[in-house]
Amino acid sequence: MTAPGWTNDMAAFAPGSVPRYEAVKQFIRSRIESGEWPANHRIPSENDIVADLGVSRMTANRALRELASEGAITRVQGVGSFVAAHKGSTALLEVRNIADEIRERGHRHTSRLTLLEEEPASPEIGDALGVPTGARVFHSIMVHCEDEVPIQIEDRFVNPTVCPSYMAQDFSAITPNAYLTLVAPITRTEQIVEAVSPKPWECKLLAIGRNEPCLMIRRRTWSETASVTTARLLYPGTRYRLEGVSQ
Amino acid sequence: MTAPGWTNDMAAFAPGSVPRYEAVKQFIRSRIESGEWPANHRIPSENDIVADLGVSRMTANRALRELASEGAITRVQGVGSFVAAHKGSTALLEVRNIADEIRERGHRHTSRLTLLEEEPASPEIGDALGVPTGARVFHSIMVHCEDEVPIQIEDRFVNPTVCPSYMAQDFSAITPNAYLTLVAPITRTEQIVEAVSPKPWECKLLAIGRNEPCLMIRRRTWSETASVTTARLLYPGTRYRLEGVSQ
DNA sequence: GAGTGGTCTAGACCACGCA
DNA sequence: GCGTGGTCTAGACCACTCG
Repeated sequence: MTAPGWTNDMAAFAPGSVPRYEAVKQFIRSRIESGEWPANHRIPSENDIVADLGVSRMTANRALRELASEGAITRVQGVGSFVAAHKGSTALLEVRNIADEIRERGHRHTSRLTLLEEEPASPEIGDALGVPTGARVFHSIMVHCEDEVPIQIEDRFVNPTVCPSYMAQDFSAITPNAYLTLVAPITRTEQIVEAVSPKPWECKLLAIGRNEPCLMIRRRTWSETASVTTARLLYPGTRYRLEGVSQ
Repeated sequence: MTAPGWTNDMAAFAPGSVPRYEAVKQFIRSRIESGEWPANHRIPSENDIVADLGVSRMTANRALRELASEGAITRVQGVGSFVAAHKGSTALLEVRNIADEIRERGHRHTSRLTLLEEEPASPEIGDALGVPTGARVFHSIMVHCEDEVPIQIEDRFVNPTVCPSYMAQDFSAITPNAYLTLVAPITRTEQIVEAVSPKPWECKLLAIGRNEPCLMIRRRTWSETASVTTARLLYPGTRYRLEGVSQ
């Protein structure tokens, strides 16, 4: 279903140093990146590739399947394969567990529990946790330090239905994050990152000035269909940043 | 190389509704998640799976290969496959192209070019672009608006070796990001997200107050081995946030 | 019914790490 | 030399879409 002569350079597909499925992937990627095959353009079928590039169908299939899982193309059974509309230009940032992150930098992680209580859910919190307004929920506030310097305020609400044992934990031994992950494996995470001005009580806990900008991550996590916890993580802008590499 | 009897339930691996490679993946995943196979535990080899689960080696290979690409296991040629140490607890944030993002919200994207010139690289910029200090580099500053409201300052330096035609573009028609992606396909992106206080000239361009915190993304991108561009993207904290869902 | 992708097999050759 | 993963093939059956 492709115009004849869509390739006239097949040398790279002979057995050699680079795997043949990889050569096929590169061949298709280069057509997409050069603009020769624009978004939604139909890609040669597996059988076209078999015939034109001289590889087996399993090899063609692997190349297309991997391109699809990478988001470069979309495939529809019975129809064909097409250049994905979305394009690249998206990159990913990894958001990690604060305690692991500090330890991996070779520093010491300590934390201080500022509040641990059971309280009625506000409308916002009830909504975030999927419980009625006024229902009892657990609330903890901690400060995490890297080599004794405050680096994060963790203001967290927990759904007691999912984790009834939350209040009984020793959070100097295990972080709320780690404990909740043990009790209810995370299946979904929603995160929002913003720059905000800290409130006076937050400045005090973080030992920063009134006008110092902070990074705020609001995180909600689910286990299966149940909402487990919602947290506000506040970092001083001068002491913390998110880093990420995509390849 | 596995203790005999590591499975006594093979019914699920007969041809059926769920693909056999998927059944094999689930089988292994469940052993890992239950803790039966802890971190670094050796996983049955492809040949073990062929013998014990009654699938072909290609099917066993696909199951293990996909588990490896998902990060659940690690594989070493000539040695074996092992449960990955890493574990979950990391989540991802997607950082998108500003123009696409605005358009997908159904709003109008406009931009204004504030500066476009060739200048000698400072030590920092030279380092970021992989060119000597003092070498000529391209420098552009733009303001991106969503429905006429300023939402991002894009302060960008470009390596002229990789993209010599940069200065000749009409950036009201194509964003620098989109143009650079066309000219030099991105193979690597490094990003750093911080909360910062804006400088006076930035407040003016964004039409915000002096003490309003801003989200700053510093982004460097590579094409193959060449550093293409480095950019500072500055967003008013009240008008922009990064959102992401991981599943 | 023809074309598409989705899966699966049996067998093969190779590069690698280790004893 | 043996077991490991890495790749590749030729051929097969299936489910799906569309004319």
